[in-house]
This record gives sequence, structure tokens and C-alpha cells, in this order.
Amino acid sequence: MKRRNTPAKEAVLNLLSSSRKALSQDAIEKQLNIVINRATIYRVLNRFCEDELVHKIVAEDGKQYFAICRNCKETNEVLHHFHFRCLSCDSIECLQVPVNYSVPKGYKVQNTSCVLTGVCKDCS
Amino acid sequence: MKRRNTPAKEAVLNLLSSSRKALSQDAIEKQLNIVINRATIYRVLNRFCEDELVHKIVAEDGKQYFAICRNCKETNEVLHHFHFRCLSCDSIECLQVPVNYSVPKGYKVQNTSCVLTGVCKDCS
DNA sequence: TGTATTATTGCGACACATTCGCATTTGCAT
DNA sequence: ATGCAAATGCGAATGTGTCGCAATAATACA
Repeated sequence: MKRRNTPAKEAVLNLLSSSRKALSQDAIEKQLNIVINRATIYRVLNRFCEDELVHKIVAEDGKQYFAICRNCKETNEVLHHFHFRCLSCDSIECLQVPVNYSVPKGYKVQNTSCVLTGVCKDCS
Repeated sequence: MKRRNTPAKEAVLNLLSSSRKALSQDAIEKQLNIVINRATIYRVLNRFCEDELVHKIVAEDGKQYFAICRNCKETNEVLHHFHFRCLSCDSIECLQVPVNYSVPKGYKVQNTSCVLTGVCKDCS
């Protein structure tokens, strides 16, 4: 299953790279200047997630948001960082704030999903 | 809008009270020994959330899970606690582990949604 | 106890995000 | 230039959660 370069992949990756925020499929489709099918966008995004170019955040609204991985690979701490969801501008961004926790004996943590909700810097 | 006592409310609340884990509407419907309509279960749960008897957790699968509030009212810290989602037994439980974070200047946090994913005590 | 009020329920339909199957297109190695 | 497999578009399907509306039932009060 070798990956191929396509206009769709390039467009989505460029958009995510230039965005400071995590975007939903919906938002991506609207912001793209070329037309890409909805299902294709999801497939492209999911492939990016597999390749660890992008990570997925599921917010309290149950929707998936996608953000480019910036420091994810280098520092494992930043892979587990807080996300911030702004109720005012309805966006999600990655905070450079690591998630610290200690779990009771017997629990094995493989992943974290931490979203803080409130009003972001731009909106307050 | 005064609340009334009904068999549906009682059954759902009893089930959640006796469960150590957070349950989805689906799971609740299956575990109940009386038949309650899907929409009614959601309405009952949402009313419990309004009344702060129950809190809602949205997991990485985008689904809503509901757990009885045990210490939520007493200690505000425990209102913002970690949740643990077990991939093996597909359950969610509340950990007595507070969420600690510091956000950059300008951000106002109103709520937290933190789910750790992995393998729980019972399954490891 | 009987009655009126209105919260609650069941049902069907709807809204929405995400995925899937399948035929078609297209990138890439040869 | 050609063939293979990855990627796409389309439509349909899935699954979760909500809504409108008519019917039911819990509570207050005469």
C-alpha cells in the first residue's frame, strides 16, 4: 500500500499546515479552493493520521477535528497535550501544555484526549 | 417545569447508580429490564445532566457516555477529573484523579473533557 | 376521590457526521 | 507506452442524537 501524491492530499495538507487551528472536514471543504468530495477528504485525513502527519481530536460536540502534527514526533510529551475549544469562534487549537496525570495501579494508558472548553485568547 | 417521578427515570437512575462505569444510551437500553424508548432515555439522561445528578462524557468514538455524579457537587476539583476508557472492555469510568493544567494568558476555561485511553485494571 | 394541568412518553421522522461499496480515474514503476 | 494498484467520486448506508406531535400519566388542588 504505497502512498501516491495527489492534488487532494496536497491541498488538504497545505491547508492544515497553514492553519493555526484544528479543522473539521466541513471547515476544510469550505476553505479549500478546489472541490474535493467529502468522502475523499475523510479518507485523506485518515491516511494522514495513520502516517502520523496529522492528529485527530474529538471534541465535546462529538465531531472530529484534524490538526497538523508540529512537535508530535520529537517530544512524546507534546503528543499528549491539551487542546482548547473556543465556544465563541468554534475552533480548536493545540496548546503547548503537556497532560500530566497519574493513574491507579493496573491501568495502562495508551493515549490521551484532553480538551479544555471556554473562550480563547482571540475572543476574550 | 417541575420534575415528575416516572418508572423510566427511576430505572435509568438505579442502573447508573449501581454501575461503576459510564454507560451509553445503547448500553443502558440493553441493561434495563424494562423497555424504554430510545428518545426517552436520552431525554431522561439530559434532564439528569441539567439537574447535575449525572454528567456526560464524550469519548474519542464521538459517543456520549453518562455517569452518576458521586463527588461532583462537594469538591469542584473532582468535577474536573480524568476519565478512563478501556479498549478491551469498551467501558468508561471516572478516575478520582483531578485535571491539572495551566493555560496561556487570555484563555478562559469553563469546562474540561479529559479521557485517557488504554487498558483498565480489570482487563490487564 | 375526581379533575385539570402539564410533564413525560412513544413513535416516526429528521439531521448530521462518518463510512462503505463500487465503478472510474490516475499516479507511478517498469 | 502500458499495467497495476492507489485514489477518487458518487450514492447509499450506518449510527448517534434530536424533534414534533399526539397520547399518556404524575401531581396539585378542589
